[in-house]
Amino acid sequence: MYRTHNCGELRISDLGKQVTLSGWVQKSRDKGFLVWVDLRDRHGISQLIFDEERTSKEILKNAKSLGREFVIQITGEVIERSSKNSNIKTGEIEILVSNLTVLNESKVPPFTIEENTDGGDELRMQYRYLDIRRDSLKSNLVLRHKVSQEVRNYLSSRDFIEVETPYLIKSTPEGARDFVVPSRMNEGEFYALPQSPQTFKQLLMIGGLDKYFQIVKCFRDEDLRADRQPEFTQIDCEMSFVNQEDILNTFEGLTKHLIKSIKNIDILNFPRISYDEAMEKYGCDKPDIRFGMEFGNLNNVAKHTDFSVFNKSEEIIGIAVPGGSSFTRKEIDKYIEWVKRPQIGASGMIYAKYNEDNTFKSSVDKFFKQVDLAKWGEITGAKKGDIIFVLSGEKNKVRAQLSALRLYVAENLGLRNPNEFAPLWVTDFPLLEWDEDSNKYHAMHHPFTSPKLDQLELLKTNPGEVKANAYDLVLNGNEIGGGSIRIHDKKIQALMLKHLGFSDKDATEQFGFLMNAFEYGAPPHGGIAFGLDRLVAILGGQESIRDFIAFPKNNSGRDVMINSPSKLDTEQLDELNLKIGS
RNA sequence: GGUCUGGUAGUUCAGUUGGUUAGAAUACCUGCCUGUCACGCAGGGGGUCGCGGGUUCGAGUCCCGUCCAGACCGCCA
Repeated sequence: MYRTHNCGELRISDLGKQVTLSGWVQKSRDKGFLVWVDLRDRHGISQLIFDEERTSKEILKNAKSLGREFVIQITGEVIERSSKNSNIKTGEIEILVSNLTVLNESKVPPFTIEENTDGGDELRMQYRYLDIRRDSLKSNLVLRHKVSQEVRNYLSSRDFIEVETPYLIKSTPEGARDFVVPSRMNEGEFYALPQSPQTFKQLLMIGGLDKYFQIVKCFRDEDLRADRQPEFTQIDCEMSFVNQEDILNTFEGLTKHLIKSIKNIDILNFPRISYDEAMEKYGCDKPDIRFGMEFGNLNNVAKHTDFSVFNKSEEIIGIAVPGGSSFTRKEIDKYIEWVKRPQIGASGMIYAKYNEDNTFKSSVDKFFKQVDLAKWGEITGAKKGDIIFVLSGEKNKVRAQLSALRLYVAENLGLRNPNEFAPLWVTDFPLLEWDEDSNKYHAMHHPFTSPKLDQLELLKTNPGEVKANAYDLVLNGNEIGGGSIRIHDKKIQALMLKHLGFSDKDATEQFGFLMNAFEYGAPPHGGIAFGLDRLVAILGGQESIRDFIAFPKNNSGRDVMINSPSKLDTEQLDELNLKIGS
């Protein structure tokens, strides 16, 4: 038997017990006459003691030669420490070792297995198995497990059933790039890995399964970000005989349940705002509403002077930054420089301080009177002591720029509290989006999303204005879920594909299986998919998902530990009938 | 595809205007230490300054190229 207890469970109440423990040597402290070894496993640390009086010479000698990360097994007696450590749960006891076995030695690890390790990202990726021994990564994976478990419990108890759908499926031109897999048995043909189980879950609804979910890997061959990996996990859900309201209520319930069960926080406020409202108030479709700084539109109050920058702008928007009137010139300049970076792309920024003495001081005092600036204050909701930051220009660009600035300022002011959770629904997304590059509409959500049924006529005349029964779940400024009511009528689906530029032939070839299924009694249905990685990261108080995935890819999509992707040898290539171009 | 930041000891980093033998902390090794728990003390080993080229009497430092890493833009139905 390797162990009678784990390294985190022994307490003062266990005094006198003979125990066997196994684990890793965290660290040893050799005082000459006695040696302490911190023994670690997943559950915690127990201190082992070896000394000249009570331990045999041979065991003491062996204890002194233990290195970091050696795997050892010991047997000994639980005794009370003469000097206790209240910082750890096992801090009142130690184990007087009578038997020591080295199960496996270890090379000196390339970084320390400690809370604040000295290892950088790349090194930790390369030795991911060592990184996982660290508390922070380990607890992230435990958190992920808990979230998955709560999702399964919640949905199962509400009559959802988990069904697996295939990974080897069919490539489609819509959406992200596919990862493809060559088929050996079907020469010259390829599978694609699913970007989402979308069509399969719809077919499950047509199959009468009624309520489905799946915690499932999805694959997209696009560039990575801190919150984007080429393979990621979705909580994929679909329901039959529901309208949008039913779905929002169901998954609002799930979200509240998760935040309650994981963080013990009750969500009392779960707003729903339309896409148009989100764009107007926050300039983006995934607003962080943990703090204010809502947009104030200054078009009507800032165009009457000789200030030409504003006069020729399509849109003039301001935000009130709390406490900002005390910003120094240098600090303000820093923000101006920030919005002028190419990534943001503003050509400049106007500001107006709302001083404690009720006066305004702006960078455009030459053009605007106090009474004008007071209107800015009113519209942006500025209070005394705030500063108003104003950007102007082309509408969509200004919104994007100010939205980025809003987050940046909030971050700097510490308003993005990772222990606060502010979910909301953003609804009524546009059905279609005009794509300049390909000169055609593409689906904002996906091609199976139902337009608002009262706008079907508009779809023929003015497709860009049609709204969809589509919704996103946003948490702390991150899109963590998105879904829609689906089309379940062949004619509407055909019309939709037509608007997306599919010929009848292409539509049949690529989505014929789904359209045929619609002809055999497809029920009204809809659903949602959550990004599990992002959800877990946010619940863990972070925005990067990498440390919530056991074995993630790096920035260029590589796994530096197993060194993939890698080349195939010619035999494999021949068998697959593939040739590598020059 | 693009913008920005970085690459110096096992590791995390510092390194001034281009100028003596490239430093610190930590890790590692040796010795000492009667209650440690970020143990302490003394000593020691450890460097192709990412790589290639250039400027210069002289390059970790300046220039060009390249590779790698990270953040972001494009992209991500």
